Formats: sequence, C-alpha cells, structure tokens
Amino acid sequence: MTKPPVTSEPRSEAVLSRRDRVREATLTEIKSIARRHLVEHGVAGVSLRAIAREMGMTAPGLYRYVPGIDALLVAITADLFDELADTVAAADTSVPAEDTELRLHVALRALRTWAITHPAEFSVMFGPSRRLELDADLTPALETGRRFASTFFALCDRLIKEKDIPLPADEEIGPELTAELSSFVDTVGLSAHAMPTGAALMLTRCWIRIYGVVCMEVFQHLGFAVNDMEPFFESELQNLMTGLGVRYLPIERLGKPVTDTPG
Amino acid sequence: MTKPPVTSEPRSEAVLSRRDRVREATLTEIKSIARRHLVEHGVAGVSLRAIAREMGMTAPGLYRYVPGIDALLVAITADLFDELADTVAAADTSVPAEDTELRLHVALRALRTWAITHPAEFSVMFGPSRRLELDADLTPALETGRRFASTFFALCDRLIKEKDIPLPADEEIGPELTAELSSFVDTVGLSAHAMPTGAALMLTRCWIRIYGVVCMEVFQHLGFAVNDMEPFFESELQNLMTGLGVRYLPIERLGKPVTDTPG
DNA sequence: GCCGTTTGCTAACGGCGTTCACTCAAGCGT
DNA sequence: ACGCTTGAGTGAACGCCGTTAGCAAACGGC
Repeated sequence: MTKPPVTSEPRSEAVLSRRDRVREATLTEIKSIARRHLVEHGVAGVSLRAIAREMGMTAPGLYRYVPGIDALLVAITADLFDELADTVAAADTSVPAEDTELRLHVALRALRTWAITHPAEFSVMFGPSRRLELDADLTPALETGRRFASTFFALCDRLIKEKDIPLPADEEIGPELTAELSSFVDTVGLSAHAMPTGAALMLTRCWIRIYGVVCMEVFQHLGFAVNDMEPFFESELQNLMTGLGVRYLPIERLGKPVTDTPG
Repeated sequence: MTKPPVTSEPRSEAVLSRRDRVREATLTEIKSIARRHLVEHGVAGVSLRAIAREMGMTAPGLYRYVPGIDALLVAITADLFDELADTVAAADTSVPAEDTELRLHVALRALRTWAITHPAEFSVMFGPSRRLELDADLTPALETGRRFASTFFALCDRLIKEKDIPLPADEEIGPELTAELSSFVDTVGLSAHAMPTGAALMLTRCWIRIYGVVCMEVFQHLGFAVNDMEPFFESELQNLMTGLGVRYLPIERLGKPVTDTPG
C-alpha cells in the first residue's frame, strides 16, 4: 500500500530496484509532460487525461503515480522552486565569491530573467496561491521554496556582515513589526545567524520590492503601457542598492542581456 | 441579432424599455451570483452551469447574456475595478480635500484594506493575467482598470504640484527608461498634465512597491512565516512617503483598522 | 513455479463549456 | 385585434475534465 509520494527530485540517490527506477522515470515523464502543457496552455491546460493520452495510457493509470491533479501541480511547483534556486545559485557562483555586491546583482538579475522567460511557471509559483481556493497540501512546495529563499538570505547575511549597511535601529521599528519580524526570522531559520531585527526588516523590504517589480512584469500589469520592464527593474535595483549603501553595478551589455539560464 | 454586450455597469442611464430593464437585471444577477461563487470557491469554481442552476435556468440560456465564461470573468473584473476605484475614491474624499498627504495615505490604505478583505477578487484583478493563457478580450477590464489608476494619478499629480518632491533629474534617468516612461505617460493619458519624466518615474516606483506589498500579502507569500502583514505595509508606506519628502502619518488606531469599504 | 504486489485497463459517474435546433411568449406595426 | 418578428429559454448532444471501483495482466521475490 505504498501511497504515491510525489516527492520532488530524489536528492537521496539510494540504490533503487529496477522496478523503482522505471517508476521514477514514469513519474518524471508525467511531470515533464505536465510542465510542457503548463507552459503551452497555462495552468488550466494541465490535465491528467491529456498527459495520459500523450503517454499512451489512460488517466486512471496516472493515479498510481499521483494522488490527483492538485498534488501534481504542487509537485511541479516544488520542482520549479528547485530549478529556480539552482539557476540563481549558478549565477551566484559564476562570479568571484568575495564580490558580494556583484553576486547580489547577478543573483537578482538571474531571478528576474528566469521569471520573465518562464512566465507560466512563475505564475504558478508566485501567483495567487492555491491555498486560497484549494485544500491541497502545499508543504513540498513550501519546503523547496524555503531552499530557494535561503540563497538570498545567505547573500544578505554576508553583505550585512562584511559591509556597514545602514540598518534601522531596533527602537524605531515598532512593536508589531518587531514581533512579525522575529516570527519571520525564526520560521525561516535565520535565528541561527543571529540576524538583527533591522537587518531582517531591510531584507524583507528588499524582497518585497524585487517581488513587486518582477510580478508586475510577469503578470504584465503595465503591459498595456510599457514594452520592456527591464529599465524599471534596473531602476528599482539601483534605488534599492544605493539605499543599502551598496554601489549599483549596471549591466555590461554586449547586445542584449545575456544572463542565461544554465541547465 | 444584438450580440451580448457584457458591458459593465451602465453609467449611461438612458431610458430603457421594459425588456431592456429585465435583461439588465438578469445580467446583474448572473454577475452577482458569479461573484459569490468566485469568493466562495475561487476563480476555478465559477461555472456557467452552476450559475444557471442557481438561477433556475439552464446553462445555454446564459449565452443570451454572456458570450462565454471567459467574457463573464472579464466583465466581473471590470466591475471589480470600478468597485475598487469607488472604494478608494470614497476614502479619498472622506478627508479634507486640501490635505493631499493625508488623502494619499488614506487612499493607499483603502486599497490595501479592500485587497485583503477581497482576496479572491484581488487575485482575479491583479494576479497572473488571463492574457497569458487565454485569448479573451480584456479591453473592458483594462478600461476600468485605467479609471481605477487615475485616482492615484490625480493624487500624485496634486502632490507633485503643491509640494516640492525630490524628483530625479532627466539626465540621470537613462534613455531606455526615459523611453518607457514617456510611453507610459502617453498611454495612460498623463501627458495632458505635462508630467515630467522624473515624476512619472517616482509614480511608477511607488506603484510597484505598493503593488508588491499588497500582492505579497494577498497571495500569502510570507504567510508561512508571518501572521499579519500590516506592519510591513505600514513600514513600506512610511519608507515610501519619507522618500518622497512627505511626512508619514501613522494609523490612528482605536481598536483595529476601521478603513471600511462603503457600498 | 507460485503468490502477492504493482500496474494499467475499462466502465462509469458527475461536472464542465459550448453548439444547435427548437418552442414559446412578449412586443410591435398595422 | 391580428399576425409577424424577435428574443428568451430549453433539451439533446459533443467532447472535454477528475475521480472511483473493479478487474486482468505483468512482475518479482521466494
């Protein structure tokens, strides 16, 4: 009675029996086809029947691998967070490790680039949560989501430790905000780093702003009036960096932005 | 062969024949039931069949009023923008007209309050656009969306004219951004106000940030780590206002925020 | 070779959007 | 007051969809 697990990528590379390997392969195929449908037809265009059809099997058969379509979407979302985390991490490590400022620029730009080149995926990950309308179990997605976020947390932590970022003092933050911030710091596992409240505030403020520009671009909310949101993103990035006391590093353009997504 | 128009609220109060009146009423009923379903079951839970069932008629009958479910959702979205615009406008006019700073605070808070009290509606309006996955005609929603935005445009315009907001100089903006900004200003109809590029930049920057916090709250992206996003919103608002050289006006709390939605 | 487990199938239920052909009543001109 | 036009609404149907139940075949350990 091994219930369909729908775990994301098996980071635990244990020895697998032949049976388990083909099972794994089938699940991977399911998710990869589902993802293609997601990209091509939007999230509403992902259907078990269509996937099964394309695989040469019938819909009920998929229930051996996935407990339902909601779970499948959650599983895909989890994979996507992993992929985005990898992309950002790759960009991060593509520049000298000591240059924290550059790493931050590169990481944030990698985030945006991935987002705008994968709008359907981004929408599923960052758009209105299924939580609002569904009772699906989102924990796997949240898990990998945290892994994704940790990339940025680490960078910010580094930045704060090595540079003298102007942080708001504890007194001027206000009790409610302080409470929420410490709750945030705890949940997210930053308490290990003994991150001061002011730093957490700075971090969330930055994240909110980045999230804002990128969402606005991907969801095309200024799409009716603006062609290319990149200048806005860069402007926001600059504003943010200088606010942090970090010097803004413009894109060195050759032709067009070439922050490609490896993998 | 009068094709279903699906216009939003008839702002043109022309004399209507009896027939037209009942027709109007039916359409209103359709939309109101649809909206309830939207709120109760999410956007995926809105179906013509269910609406028809509740109205005591059959699904095909609805096609006399609405050309399809996508169009219905677009129509609802348009109405929602109107409603949100009204709510914001009401808040705006509830305080002394001369006090532009207060009006800005009140209007922005009204926006947030409406958003978090109407998460399903907000998601439809500001979440991933159906444009990404659908070919539906969104113009009605865009239309009223513009009306909604104009409330803030007007306020910002006022603010800029009467106060000495520190605006970025034209030279330091960069050609691409300048181009996009002027495109934005033109499309949105701000060129009539002869709004300088720096002001437009400031405006979009502010809008991006507000959009960011509110989306983050409604889409519950920090929901796993944070209970109440209000302190974050207020912090962002404060940061934004002071950046504009406007003094931040804290909420006068009695018990809880009472920025209610009239009508 | 046997037997439990895994896999996939068919059939079926109920829900969905949408189209088509049709009925029926309201409204209109005369 | 009559007939005709037009619009509202229906029922049947098509083709999707998710999901469940029961069943047959393949597989794998013994």
